[in-house]
Amino acid sequence: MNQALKILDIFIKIQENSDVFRHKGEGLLDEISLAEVHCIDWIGMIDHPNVTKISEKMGLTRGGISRISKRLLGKGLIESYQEPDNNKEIYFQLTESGQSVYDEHKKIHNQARQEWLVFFKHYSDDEQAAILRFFTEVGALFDSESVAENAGKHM
Amino acid sequence: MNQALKILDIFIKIQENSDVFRHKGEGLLDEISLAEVHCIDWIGMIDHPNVTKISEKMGLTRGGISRISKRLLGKGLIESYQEPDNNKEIYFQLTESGQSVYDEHKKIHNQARQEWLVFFKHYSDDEQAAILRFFTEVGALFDSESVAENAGKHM
DNA sequence: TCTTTTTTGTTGACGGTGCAACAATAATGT
DNA sequence: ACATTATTGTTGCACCGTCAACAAAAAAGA
Repeated sequence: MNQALKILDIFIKIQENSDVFRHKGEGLLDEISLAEVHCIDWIGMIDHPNVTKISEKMGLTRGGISRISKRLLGKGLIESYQEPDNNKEIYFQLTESGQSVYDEHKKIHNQARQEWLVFFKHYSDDEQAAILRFFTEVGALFDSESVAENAGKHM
Repeated sequence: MNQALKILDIFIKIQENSDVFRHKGEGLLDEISLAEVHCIDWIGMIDHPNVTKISEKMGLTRGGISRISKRLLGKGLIESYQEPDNNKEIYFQLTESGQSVYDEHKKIHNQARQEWLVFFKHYSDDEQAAILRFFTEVGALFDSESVAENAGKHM
């Protein structure tokens, strides 16, 4: 995997959870919130997705996912099912319309990825290496949460 | 102004408005939300701050600032005043306790700035140049909002 | 001056999320 | 088998911010 792709992965991850870089104009997928689309995305990707797993992936509380999934159920984008030997865990799967949203989101996602890739291609290998180093190190800092608690407090 | 400082300014601006890089643990300044601290900060910096000016600076709606300022008034951190020849615009100023919050926030802010500066010092001039170029160009893209509406949609 | 337009700040309804308590169920220990 | 503990999903409460409608005031136009 080359540098540009690595940067891309990190950068898109940031973009997905960032206020600053959040899309401003609304897309074709109206009537559906960003959180809902992300939730659909994870439901499409996780094996036997339930509230707990989704909440871990999305970094939200179980309560939050519980509410989002209820909305998605109401909109007919997902449906729930259970395994015969387990009466506690409730899994989700995409309905046909949910799958459409999933596909469209993926399409847009890949398109954006392509555009960013073109953007990064304008940087030399050395420049890419520097940016990658930066993202990697900053990411590590925030993963360990030491900076978040020391330097990043109430900034 | 050297490269490291320029990167710092951009990066701190990103950090201030980012979910990903938001502080997780709470600080000494409890009882006050992040938005409230930022609002106090702007009230301390703007000349004749009113709801509209603050909302423009903070990138929130007037309604949002209206509510935040009401909370701050309730907490006794700011107070409002008007000019004799203008009955429409309502300005704010920090109370003594509001000024304390402002000062403490600035202190923490500068401290974080120092720590980030140390962090950036570990990068060579060339690396800093690459990172700076990156931030500058990405910033320009999102300022023009073309990418935000094309590439960044529902990512 | 009088009318129209713009600006300003507020508010109700709403969406989104965290927290914490909760009941139901499953897993574990003995 | 039984009791204890842990996990799962839901919900009431609270907070935060947006949106859109609104009234009051100021600015602009004539």
